[in-house]
Amino acid sequence: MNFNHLRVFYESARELNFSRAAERLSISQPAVSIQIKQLEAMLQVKLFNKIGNKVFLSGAGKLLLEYAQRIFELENEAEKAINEVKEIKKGALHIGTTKTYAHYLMPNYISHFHALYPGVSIHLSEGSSLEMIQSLFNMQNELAIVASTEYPKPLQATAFGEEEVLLVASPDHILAKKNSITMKELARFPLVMREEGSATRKAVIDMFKKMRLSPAILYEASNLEFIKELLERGEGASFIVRSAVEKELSQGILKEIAISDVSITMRTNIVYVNEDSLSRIARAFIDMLLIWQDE
Amino acid sequence: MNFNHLRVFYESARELNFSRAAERLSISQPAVSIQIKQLEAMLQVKLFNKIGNKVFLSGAGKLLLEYAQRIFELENEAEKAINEVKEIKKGALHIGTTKTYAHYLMPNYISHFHALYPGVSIHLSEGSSLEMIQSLFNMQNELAIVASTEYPKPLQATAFGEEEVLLVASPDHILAKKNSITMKELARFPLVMREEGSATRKAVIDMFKKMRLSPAILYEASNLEFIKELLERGEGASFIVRSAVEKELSQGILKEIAISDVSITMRTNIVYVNEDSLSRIARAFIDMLLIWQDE
DNA sequence: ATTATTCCATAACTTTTATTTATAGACAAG
DNA sequence: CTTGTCTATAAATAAAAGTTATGGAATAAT
Repeated sequence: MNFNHLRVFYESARELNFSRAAERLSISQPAVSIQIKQLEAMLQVKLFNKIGNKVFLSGAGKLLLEYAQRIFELENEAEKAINEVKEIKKGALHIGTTKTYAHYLMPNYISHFHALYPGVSIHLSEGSSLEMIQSLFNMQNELAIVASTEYPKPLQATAFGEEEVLLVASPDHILAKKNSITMKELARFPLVMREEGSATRKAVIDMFKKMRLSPAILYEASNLEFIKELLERGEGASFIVRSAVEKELSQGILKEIAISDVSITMRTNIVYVNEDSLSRIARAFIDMLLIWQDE
Repeated sequence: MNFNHLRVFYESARELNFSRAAERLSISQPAVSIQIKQLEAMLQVKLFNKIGNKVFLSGAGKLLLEYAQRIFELENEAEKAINEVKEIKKGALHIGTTKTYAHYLMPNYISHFHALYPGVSIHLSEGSSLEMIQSLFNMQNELAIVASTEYPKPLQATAFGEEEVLLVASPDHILAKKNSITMKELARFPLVMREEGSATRKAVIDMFKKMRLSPAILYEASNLEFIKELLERGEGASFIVRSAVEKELSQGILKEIAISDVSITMRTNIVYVNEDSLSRIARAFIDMLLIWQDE
């Protein structure tokens, strides 16, 4: 069926007057006559009966009108729904992050975003940086928030905010007694380290390398909670991004040990396939991140 | 929204491959690309994301696909429904008749028609010949089955079958003793007559007039059942169409009195506004009447 | 790794479809 | 019986959809 014909039929059937239907459609009356004649020819059914000057719907016409009504209702609904997506009143955003970000960084951002766009549901998935990058390619996620700084070729990334990586330990730990410490001194103290592949670990090791040092490793663990548990018991010191230990610092459970000669930071990157193909929601999320990083 | 665009989008979204969508639509691939580009421009939303060689639906695209699905389902349903009307598998026929026909003539025809087209519902309305003719103009009825022989100008009519108008009386009535009677003799016997406006009355009176006679009237009544009641009690004789007294004749409650010099008949007419605007159902009904009249 | 193949985008051109203007004819109402 | 209101038709025009040809990017195959 030709929906152009159907739309002309629909208005004509509602008005039962071709001239007025033409006005509503902003076309000329002969256009209406022709379109309806064509539709009747296509369907091989008379849709209107004309008696004298008046137009009536035939049985088939009445039937078709019901369907036309439902079809154009759906059309309106669809346009409304699309507009809501455009205005970010509705929709979904799939973000992939690493564990640390998911736990300590994202909650704030997400609740802030939710306040701005209450109709949008955010789906957060966790995994390694590599997995999250992969998830961009198969469209499972639209954004990946990771710390690594190099990505496969077609990907694009935006840096937002800088995370301090703090040296922390129990207030009872020997290091906590010192006012500050140099990297060289630190190299003598065994550290608790994140697992291989962790961005934090990479940042720390890189910094040691840069100073032509190498750290002593007490334990290696992938679970951040577990590491904090160890530290609280006085078992060594570790580098952790500030946002992940903010609570423990303010509670006095852990203490920051100032490093006098360097400061380790990590850039957070929001990665996506292509700037141009970002949804409005994703764009809004990125915008929010960029504005919020300064606060 | 442009439904041409939507149809192209629909196939593309199902295939997630523009070239295959083009095949399904029997158009070239560039046509698909262009149509989708236009739709995206109209809606101001990206519907597809392209990553390398692969095509994915965007959030808005997924949303639109759902609506498109429902719209094209409705389209199919509509076409199916229209076809059922075309094949007279479904539909309604509104017929207007006079009381006598409705009671004695139509039941047979209608049950026969129903056997042929079980999906069609027949709506029978009763009224005077004039009212039924009126009902054609305001489209309340599509067909009128009446006996009158002249109609307002745009109407068309088909005669079908001929109804004998019989002189009947109780077997105990004086006239019933005679083997036959002439009109001239009959003019002396007071008759029970149908009301003014009745087609039967008109046929009888016309016949008397033609013979330069005028009948004696005993009673006048509009209700045929009432007239038969009177006759059965021996109160006079009356002219009644055969089909309306067939039962009483076979039961011997009433008796036909042969008229030797004339026979009164009434043509039944099926009247409609215009041959060309008749629905297939109405046409089928007329066809059935014309075939059935010979049996 | 180089080649072949798949797939979408773009441009210029053609065909098809929709629409317009002009006009006529049928009714209906004053 | 004339005037205004409708729809139908024809010829011409405008708009939309579609085509062919071609390029480039990405994947798959040799």
